[in-house]
Amino acid sequence: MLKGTLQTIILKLLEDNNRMYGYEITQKVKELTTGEIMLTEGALYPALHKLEADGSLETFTEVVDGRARKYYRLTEQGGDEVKSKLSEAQAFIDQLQLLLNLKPIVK
Amino acid sequence: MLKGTLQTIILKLLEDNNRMYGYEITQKVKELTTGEIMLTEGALYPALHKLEADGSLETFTEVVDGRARKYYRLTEQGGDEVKSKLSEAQAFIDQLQLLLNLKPIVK
DNA sequence: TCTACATACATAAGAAAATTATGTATGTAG
DNA sequence: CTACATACATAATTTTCTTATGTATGTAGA
Repeated sequence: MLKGTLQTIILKLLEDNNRMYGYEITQKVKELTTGEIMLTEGALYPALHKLEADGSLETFTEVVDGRARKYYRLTEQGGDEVKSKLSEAQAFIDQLQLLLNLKPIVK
Repeated sequence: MLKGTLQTIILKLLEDNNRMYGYEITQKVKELTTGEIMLTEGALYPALHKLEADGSLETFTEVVDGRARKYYRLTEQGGDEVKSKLSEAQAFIDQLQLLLNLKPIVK
């Protein structure tokens, strides 16, 4: 029901960190959630590609220690996108909390 | 990413309300979330059928004002299922909040 | 040296879940 | 008699995620 959660997480991390590469994102999420949320590559990379195709992210490649890293950075449009996705996610989470914490209805 | 949210909402409502029928569930969710979450029939009915097939819900039909209502009620297994789904959802929401509320990292 | 594991990217096949579009049928209000 | 609300249901499509692969390099240990 909460669509685009992965995209929202990616955008938020890039808002806070300026530039990150895919593998780094998986490790950061794993670290921040103490292993409770593990991003799979099969979900992450297509999501990154889509965000780039949509114009929210831009990329540049650097070779570090002989391995290529594809860095992602927010575009200006991406900056707007984060704000809108974050408030959307918050609104949904708030409503969900409301529904799931319901007290029994006493008749 | 949060799979089974709709099922969790349904199960929680039935835990609080003992018995409900499909249309009633859509109206209750709409009312509680002031229209922010609207369940579509195409999602709701298949979800109810699946929960029944899984043994979490049982049904009985009543005719009210000439219209048939198919009521759903939690089974004992469904009662266990609610608890487990609720704590799973809460854990996920907590981690998501953590990720989405991150402060910028000052370097 | 060879093996295992971590780093780093990517795609394809399939499953799961939702949206959108229909369809049936009855009651009520104008 | 028309429109809208009530009440259920399914089919087609789309979206999103999981699982399974595949390539390639660096590092640590046996």
